[in-house]
Amino acid sequence: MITIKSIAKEANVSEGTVDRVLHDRGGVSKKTEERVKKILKKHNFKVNPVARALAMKNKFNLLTLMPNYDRDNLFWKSPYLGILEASAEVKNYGVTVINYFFDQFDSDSYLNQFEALMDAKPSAVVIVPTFAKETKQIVDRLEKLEIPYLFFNIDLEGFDNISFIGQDSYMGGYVAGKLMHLSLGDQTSSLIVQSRLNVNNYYAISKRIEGFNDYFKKNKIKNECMTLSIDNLNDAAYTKEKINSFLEQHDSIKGIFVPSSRISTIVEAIKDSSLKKCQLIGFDNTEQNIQCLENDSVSFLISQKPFEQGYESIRLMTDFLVKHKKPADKIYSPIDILTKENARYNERNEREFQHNDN
Amino acid sequence: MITIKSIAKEANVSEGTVDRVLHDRGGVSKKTEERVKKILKKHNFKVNPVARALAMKNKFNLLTLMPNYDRDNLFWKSPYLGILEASAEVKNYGVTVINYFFDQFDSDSYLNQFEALMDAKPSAVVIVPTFAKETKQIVDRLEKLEIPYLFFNIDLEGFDNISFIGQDSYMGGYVAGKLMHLSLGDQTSSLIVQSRLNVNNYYAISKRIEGFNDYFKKNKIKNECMTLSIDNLNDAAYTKEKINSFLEQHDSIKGIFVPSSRISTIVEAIKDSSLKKCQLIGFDNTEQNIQCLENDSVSFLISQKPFEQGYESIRLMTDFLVKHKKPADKIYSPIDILTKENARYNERNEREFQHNDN
DNA sequence: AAAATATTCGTGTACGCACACGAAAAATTA
DNA sequence: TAATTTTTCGTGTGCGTACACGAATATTTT
Repeated sequence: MITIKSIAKEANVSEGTVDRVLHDRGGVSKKTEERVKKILKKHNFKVNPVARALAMKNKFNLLTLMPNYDRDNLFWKSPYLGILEASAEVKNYGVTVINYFFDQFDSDSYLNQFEALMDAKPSAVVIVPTFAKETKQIVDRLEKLEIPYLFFNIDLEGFDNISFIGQDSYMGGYVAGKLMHLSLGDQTSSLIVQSRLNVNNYYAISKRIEGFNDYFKKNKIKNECMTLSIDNLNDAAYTKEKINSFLEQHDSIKGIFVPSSRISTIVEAIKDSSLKKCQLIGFDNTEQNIQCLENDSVSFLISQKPFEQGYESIRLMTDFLVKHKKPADKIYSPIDILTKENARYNERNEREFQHNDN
Repeated sequence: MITIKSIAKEANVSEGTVDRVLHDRGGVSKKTEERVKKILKKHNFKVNPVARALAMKNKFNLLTLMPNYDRDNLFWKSPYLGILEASAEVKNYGVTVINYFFDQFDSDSYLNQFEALMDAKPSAVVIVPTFAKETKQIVDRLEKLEIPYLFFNIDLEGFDNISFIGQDSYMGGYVAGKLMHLSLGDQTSSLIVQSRLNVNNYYAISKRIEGFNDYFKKNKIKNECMTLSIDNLNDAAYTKEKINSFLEQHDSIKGIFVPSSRISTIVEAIKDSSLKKCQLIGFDNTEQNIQCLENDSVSFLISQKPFEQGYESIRLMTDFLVKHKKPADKIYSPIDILTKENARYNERNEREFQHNDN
């Protein structure tokens, strides 16, 4: 095994000197620096991250900024669990992870939580950049302090983030279109149900809709497609009234596409008779959504491995901090097609381990 | 942070003593052992695996026994890449991984490679238990030496393996049935194409067929289903002749189900006219198979994340060796539904990293 | 040329754990 | 009670790296 010590011996210098050239600490003459570097390259030396982690002990403060989850919006639970799992693993690498949560419908809480986060002196930050304009402010401050940051789940363009981890929204919608076509056959009509409150991650939602429509366009399939916007999905009575009256007026509708994670809310609102008549397709494997699959009210869900998104965000940022590995610019999550049958096999929210110590 | 040292101080003993009770090394009086254990539990002490790895340096020999891959059988490349990736990660934990490959059609090579493996004195073994009877012999010897072993991809029952990682074959076939139904509608007929040479992992194949048929039975859908067995899929001319003449004789066939990873072979054999008429569904995301998706000759592939299977096998066994974590008895892989559109998003054969060191 | 400063580099300690060696304490024997 | 054996436990070193401290060497100033 090639170690700093062995390199030092070969170069006729001390371990300290090798360390200095390895980390560009300066204080080494050109001549010896060259010599050491050559030997380093010759042996393709890589520092042992285990030893490094032990020696550096708790030097990194990895902070996250993401939406909280509640009964109505369970989606963000999965990435959080992924983050927790990864946190435990990277702890021994001297990386401490602390999570900051904001209300995904309130940009002020986004900024407030960011302030709290900055007070904690982050070494690196993982963000769900829910609000475009506010993210610009945030990022400016991070860049001024040279704090690396990574986006996950929402893909804002034009920033200097280390990487993005999440789904290709356009293609997600495109696949949804294909499934709708498959379920309904040629020549039919479907409805897209949106929430007006989704101004925040509007980018992803609109990309999905674009992909959905493009599937029919590109494959030259006739699909009369309507759109219904609902102001507040959390108001059950209102939603119910709105959607059912729409469906009654448009009897030809055979498919309903919900480009957000809220399809279970829609299912609860729709009358049974309409529900039986329609094929529903939505996004994300929240518990409620999966139950809709299982009781046959929803035909397909498109999922994106949210647990893995959280998990990988932490792992990648840790690798960046500890091993100086820069991940790819964009890492796309799978576009998983979930049905009643395969849904339960798709997601594992936690690795099921039994501890044997004691 | 709670360390062995802090535990030792609290218990008024030396670090060595704490180490002794931690690892049941003996040589500690009942009284002090109790005392130390109580303090250990009180703080929920867990050894720092990083420090442990550093101190133990290269103590574990993790050996794998799996089929090799070639041009005709590319399936086993993915798990191998997963194993390679994991190997690099666990190296610094003092785990050395060495792979032994056998010919999946030759049980003798299975046993021979196992002998070679045993000569290398394994600390633990990861096996693709391709041959049932021979695996019994192998396992007997492993158990005698108390060497832990883990199965992946093929789920042989009745053994004392640490865990199994792979797909639920029955449910994979079941989902294939559903997709076939979706593609063909009610009242149709389909063909199952098997290879006679698949005696080895016959178990998985037959389970898939069972699931496929059960989908139609359980949902009371009429599907006239025929079966065609082909002796040697590697003989292209023979396969061509056999399958095309069968299709001509049975003009009603609209769907073809290939419960192995060889659907691309079938595609090459079938005449274009028949190909256009039929919906094909197969298994596994080999490069050839994905190309068949992309040129529209295959409608769906069912995939099982083979890369992750290999990767996780090594990670889990490493956790077992290093951290004494015992994984769940069975860890089922996802049943991924691949189409032309989402296939390329599904699998990442390697984490795309750019090394920044030097 | 001596003194002062700047540059270059070696040494030592810590990180948390595993394990070998041998010392102290307890139990046994003479 | 002294000598011997056995049990119990403390000390020290190494794993590979990071980093602080200060020593040796080279360079500049007077």
